[in-house]
Amino acid sequence: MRPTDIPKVRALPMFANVSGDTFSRVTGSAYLQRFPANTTLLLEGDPVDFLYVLLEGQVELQGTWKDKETTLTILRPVSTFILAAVVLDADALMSARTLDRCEILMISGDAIRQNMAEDAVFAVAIARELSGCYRGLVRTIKNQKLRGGVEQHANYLLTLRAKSGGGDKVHLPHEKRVLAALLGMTPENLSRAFATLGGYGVEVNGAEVRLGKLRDLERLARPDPLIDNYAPRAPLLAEADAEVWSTEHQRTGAA
Amino acid sequence: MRPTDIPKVRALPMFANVSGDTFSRVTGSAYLQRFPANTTLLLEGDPVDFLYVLLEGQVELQGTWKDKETTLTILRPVSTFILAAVVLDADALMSARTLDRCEILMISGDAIRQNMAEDAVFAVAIARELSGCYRGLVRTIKNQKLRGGVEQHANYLLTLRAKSGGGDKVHLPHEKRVLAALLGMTPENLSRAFATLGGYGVEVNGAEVRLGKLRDLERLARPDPLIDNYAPRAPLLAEADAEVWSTEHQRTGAA
DNA sequence: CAGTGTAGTTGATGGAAATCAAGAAGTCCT
DNA sequence: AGGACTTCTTGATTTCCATCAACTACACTG
Repeated sequence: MRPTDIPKVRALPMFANVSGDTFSRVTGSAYLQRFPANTTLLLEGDPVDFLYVLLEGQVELQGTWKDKETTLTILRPVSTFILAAVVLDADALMSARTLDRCEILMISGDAIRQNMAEDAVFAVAIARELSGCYRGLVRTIKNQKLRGGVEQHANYLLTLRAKSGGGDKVHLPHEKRVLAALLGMTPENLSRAFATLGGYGVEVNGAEVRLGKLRDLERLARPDPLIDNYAPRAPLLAEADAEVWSTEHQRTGAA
Repeated sequence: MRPTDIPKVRALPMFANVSGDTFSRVTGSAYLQRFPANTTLLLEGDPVDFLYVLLEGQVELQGTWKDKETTLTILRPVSTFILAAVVLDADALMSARTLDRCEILMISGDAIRQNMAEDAVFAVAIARELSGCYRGLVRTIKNQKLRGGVEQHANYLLTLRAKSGGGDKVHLPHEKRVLAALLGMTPENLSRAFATLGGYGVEVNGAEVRLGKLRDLERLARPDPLIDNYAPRAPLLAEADAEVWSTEHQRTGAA
């Protein structure tokens, strides 16, 4: 199957309203690649030649400094990443690593930049995508700086609930140690955070979590539309807005 | 003087390579406005009708949650802000407040969006600007999550030095309490951080700081091009990349 | 000039989270 | 089934930072 034939690619917000011509030119030289788990796709500081589109699996974006490491976000399909670096033809500020086996479409950065210059519709779509990514990061920073660990975690669970349609059961999409990294805490403290939330009706059983006293949990978490993105199907905390696009997929972008 | 006649506006990266026609259409209905100090220009959650261009004074972008407040960045001329919200025609995620008396150019959001759709060159320039803003936030998050208070502060001083051309004296551009907020700490702890840095040759005298033992300070700070933006004249930590634009001004953007 | 207010510093204390250490439960392998 | 490995949890300790409180220096004001 050629990349241009993959419907989820065509359905990406960055191709919304874009002509078939431009779409083919952009994706014409793209190729689909499979990666095993724990593969580094891109190291921070590397030049970026491709826009990555995650079609299957999970990818972690991380930054390091002085042998410390932090997880910026975890992507799930369908998401694009390192768009900003592609647009500027700059070096990556974050590393990208597969968590699972992944299926990834790689689109030539040159093709992106060239077609932006020639097609205003496409350029606008990219600008909107970037705006969403930017706002996702603003949310992340507010979440980080304004909330304590337990509050962040409570909001994470509520966001997860909202995205899965709103029952009282929620399924954790990552291992707990990965989740801890995502929330910016140690696995130990995530464990303790779960324990604390027990007092608010949260019952954990492996990856299955029941939110027993929603009201109590919400009073603790105080979810805020200007921090938490309850928009339809956006994958995670650090994700792009889905405010504008009501199309059918998840979104992201980075570096 | 009409907005279109202000050279610093025309020199903004978002107008680089843009035709005079588009430039006039975008800025034609813009107007210049003066604000006193401590004026809230925009409250988080508000719809955003204008792109703001800061020509004089300082503006703080902040976020709040549950009567806590955090400073996301402090802007200095010439900077644009809330570009992302304008592009998406969305509500602001941060509040904007003047710190000084300010002179601000307000450009119609509609005009921006419409001209993006009609002029690919302009749309590309906006996309590049957004990419720079995005990368600025990535840097901010890495700085936040990977470094402790003293390390952040040391790097702040070094960045300041680099931007002022590199002598051993540095002038703090903000009051210390504002600086503390910017670095995400309390004024008390900034004071203590300065005291600690005394051991690394840092001598403070009001707003004047001497970096006596650069080598020592650098060994502590470990500046990193993937976090700190030493690029020419970019104003502050949280600022956009200046990697691509070598034109003559400072850059920013937000929300 | 006294009087008020704000910025900045310094010290003492408390709380949140990282770290260190150990143990429990589960998975994969042969 | 046994053994090695990993994840997750729990407890004890340390580190970092916020908070509270007191005090200094300086500017502005009547």
